[in-house]
Amino acid sequence: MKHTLRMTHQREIILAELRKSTSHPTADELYERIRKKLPRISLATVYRNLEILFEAGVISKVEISGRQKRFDYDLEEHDHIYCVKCHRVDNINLPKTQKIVVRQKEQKGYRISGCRIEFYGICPDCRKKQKKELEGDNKMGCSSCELSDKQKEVLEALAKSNDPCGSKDIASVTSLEPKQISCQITALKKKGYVASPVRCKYEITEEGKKALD
Amino acid sequence: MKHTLRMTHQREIILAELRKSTSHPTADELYERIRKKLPRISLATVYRNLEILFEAGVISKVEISGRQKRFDYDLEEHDHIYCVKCHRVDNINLPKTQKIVVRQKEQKGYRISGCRIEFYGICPDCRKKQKKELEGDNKMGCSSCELSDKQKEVLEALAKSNDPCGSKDIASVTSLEPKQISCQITALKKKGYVASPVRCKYEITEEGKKALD
DNA sequence: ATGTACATAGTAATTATTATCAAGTCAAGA
DNA sequence: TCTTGACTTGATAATAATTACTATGTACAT
Ligand SMILES: [Mn+2]
Ligand SMILES: [Mn+2]
Ligand SMILES: [Zn+2]
Ligand SMILES: [Zn+2]
Repeated sequence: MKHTLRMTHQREIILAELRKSTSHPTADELYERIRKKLPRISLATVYRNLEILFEAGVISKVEISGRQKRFDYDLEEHDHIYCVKCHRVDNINLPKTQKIVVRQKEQKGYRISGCRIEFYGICPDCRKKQKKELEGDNKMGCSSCELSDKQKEVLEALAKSNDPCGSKDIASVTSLEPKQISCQITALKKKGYVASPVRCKYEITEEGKKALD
Repeated sequence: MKHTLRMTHQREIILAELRKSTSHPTADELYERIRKKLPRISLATVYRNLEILFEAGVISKVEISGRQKRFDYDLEEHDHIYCVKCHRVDNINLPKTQKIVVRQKEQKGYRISGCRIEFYGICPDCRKKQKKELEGDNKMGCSSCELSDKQKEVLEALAKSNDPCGSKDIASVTSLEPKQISCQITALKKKGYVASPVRCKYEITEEGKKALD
């Protein structure tokens, strides 16, 4: 079927960039790096070539559970560990005594062709961050995304009040119907912009004030 | 944060359906089954609850590399094997001698929290299919997807001719420019609808004729 | 009984990847 | 040298899986 695998400029650069990396980059991480040298390259070209190079046995693929595919210049069989927080992937060395020998070639009627071992945990960087958060008691919402118009309205209402408010208080100073308030409050709490000092009373957090600027 | 986990009807049904399954179903597989009992349930509800039940430690998740998440009612720690052809997932029993002991709690600064072992291979069903294909010498293109308008035009042109045609011949009886022909031919060959008996001459295959109906 | 927190259905948005296609490049052969 | 076709690319559309949003609905503690 395929006779020749041309070594195009794009392909060379992709391969070179992967060789330089020790971080098991994803297709789009590589794309961002390569763009600096080949500003006109397409993301599809990066995906396409990584797949072709993998099929040709030139590079290897690291399929870490249920997320982006990562690529590895290293063809030697080895295992990986990834961070459940930031999804970074590193090599890991298993002592020989722990290596699994796939002696059984069949089980449950399967013809077994391989085995993947992956460890997971929290990487050094994320451990540091965790410690800081604990010290600072800074529970900074994970997703500090943009506010919707309604969320903004509720948050502004809370900002104006000096005491914790119930949802009726909020309804009276906004254009929103009482029914809709709790939805918005829930979303705002998730983002860490609103806290509930006592049941059914809400107040704006420092984070929330910052978000309004 | 979360005080109560309500047991709604939807949640009950989802849990019951998962308990019945031994197949590590995906969210949408469960959705299809549950629809029969709760026709108004939303796919988002299934996703949401599977995630909530997993977070609550009631069920477990099987994240097989780079594909759909699957769920498991079985909370015991055990390993899996999956089919690279049809993506089916089964439990696998490792002899104790092969179990990895995560004795080292740290490596490369990681705080290790676990390890996943997954085998892969070809399941009994797919092995049978493979054999049949080999016998019948039926190389049926893998992706027998729909034809684009241009592909259809080229294929119809080939169908009318009794002898193999070059791309000029095709261009003369279609609305397509000569340049575009080769692209379409390539795609059609991939699908197994066109064959090249001699260099630069093409003819329609039996598969191709079927595809035109 | 009521008010609040939690849930749901329906839908939009997002993320990661693959497919399509016109146009470009290249190398082998007439 | 000219043609031809295989291979490749960039741009963009399409797909697949999952998550986010929001109005509305419901369970449950008081
Ligand atoms: Mn590696
Ligand atoms: Mn299982
Ligand atoms: Zn990390
Ligand atoms: Zn299979």
